[in-house]
Amino acid sequence: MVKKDITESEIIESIADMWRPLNEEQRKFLAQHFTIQRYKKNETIYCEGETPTHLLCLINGKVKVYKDGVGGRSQIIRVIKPVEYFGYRAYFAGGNFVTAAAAFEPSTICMIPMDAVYKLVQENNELALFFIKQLSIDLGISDERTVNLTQKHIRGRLAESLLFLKDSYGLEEDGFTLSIYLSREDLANLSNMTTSNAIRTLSNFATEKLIAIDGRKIKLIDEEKLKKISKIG
Amino acid sequence: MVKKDITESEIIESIADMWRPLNEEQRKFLAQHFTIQRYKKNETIYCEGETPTHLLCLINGKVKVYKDGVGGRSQIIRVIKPVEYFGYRAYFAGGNFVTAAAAFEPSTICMIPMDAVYKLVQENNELALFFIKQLSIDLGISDERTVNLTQKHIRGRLAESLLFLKDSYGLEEDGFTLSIYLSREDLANLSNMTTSNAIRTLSNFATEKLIAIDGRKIKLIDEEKLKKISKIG
DNA sequence: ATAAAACCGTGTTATAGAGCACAAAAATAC
DNA sequence: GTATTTTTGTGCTCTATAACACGGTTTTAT
Repeated sequence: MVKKDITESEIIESIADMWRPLNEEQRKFLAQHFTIQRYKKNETIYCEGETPTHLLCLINGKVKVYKDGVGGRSQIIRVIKPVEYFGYRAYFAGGNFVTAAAAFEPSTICMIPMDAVYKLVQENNELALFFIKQLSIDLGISDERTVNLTQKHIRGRLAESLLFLKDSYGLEEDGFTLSIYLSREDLANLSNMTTSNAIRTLSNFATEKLIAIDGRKIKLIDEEKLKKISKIG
Repeated sequence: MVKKDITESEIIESIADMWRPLNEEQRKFLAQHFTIQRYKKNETIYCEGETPTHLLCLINGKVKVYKDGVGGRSQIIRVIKPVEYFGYRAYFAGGNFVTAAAAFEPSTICMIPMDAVYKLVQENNELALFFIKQLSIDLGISDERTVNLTQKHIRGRLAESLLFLKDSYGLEEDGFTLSIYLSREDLANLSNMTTSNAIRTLSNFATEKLIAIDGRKIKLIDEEKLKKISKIG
């Protein structure tokens, strides 16, 4: 069911697909420069304050980008799915990471030195536009998120997170179960609330038959209602 | 004291300065395509949901980018000072505005059709990198802001806003007074709190001699203490 | 297999900050 | 110059949600 191992050629294929803008020479250049790194569940990929050196591409697995705030509370900023790029923003901004990243699940990451990427961006406009588009999308999401997290109430925020997880990682074959199994704490950190409130609100949702919970497995039953709750806040 | 009128040539100069990457031909192209628009105090520049058509460059004045959330509450996302570009994110992301923009003060804005900009970005890599850098910086700020607004307490958020305004618009000649005069409501919308709490917290700061208030004039007296309050939340 | 640690669930309490209501002052309109 | 609207300031109440405590359960380590 789950692919146990990814061959080198499959990786190159994924990347080649993403790097469609590149010409033959540039692809070769890239193929010579990337390395593969595997991360265990919960393993940290990079930390806040570190200097970015590589463009990261999630080949396989699930990753969270988060930020530790005041009083040990952590906020999940975004989540990464295969095959998405991350870890490059800080480099382009000319600073260090303001976020940290860790693996939700065992993950395989392709790493490309940022200088190599920068060189390619300089000579390939389509690639530059790829980054412009991606950054623009992420910035829009971030702006939306700021308002949602600050203004919506707990139920709205949790409903939003559940829908967000569905959009990000999809559902299992049954068409209902979220295909990511998060701890209550991660769910809380995604929704800007305490763990207890995540637990409570989640069971409320279950009582109201909006979802069904079985440990970390969450089935979305009444998605329309969840959308409504998310919308009105 | 305040420049009453800006000549056409001054505008072209400002823009030429920002568009350093461009060659002679490209500058000419640009000079043929821009238009100037003036906005009154509090006038809306663009609205959420509208389709972006122009790159906007604030020549003169002060602008807020904000988002209306649930229950009529508004959140100021970022502020623009001369000579900064804005209004282009949504175009690059391929969607409509998710924010709105309005003038804090009478403002002069240079508008360049996005198709013209896109064309230039396609043929000029340095320009593309300019946008990549700007978007990367803004995304970093937005991520920081998300956590600050959600996790810090009122005093921390307000202190942060005051420092943020100083960084954005600077101080007057006395070296203390913020050179932007905001309503308490705007201050509240910047800091994610109600107007009453902005008023209250502001007078607390004044009582504690961290600031001095005279109507909308705010003098930063003990900046170090403000920084500390902002940091610890 | 057993111990230790991490996670889940629930009840209880405490409080930061929202949500009024209302008066005074200032800005704007007429 | 007077009227009207907007902004500022203050006091009071109420509630959403954090904070804490504790017992049961599951996972992980040895």
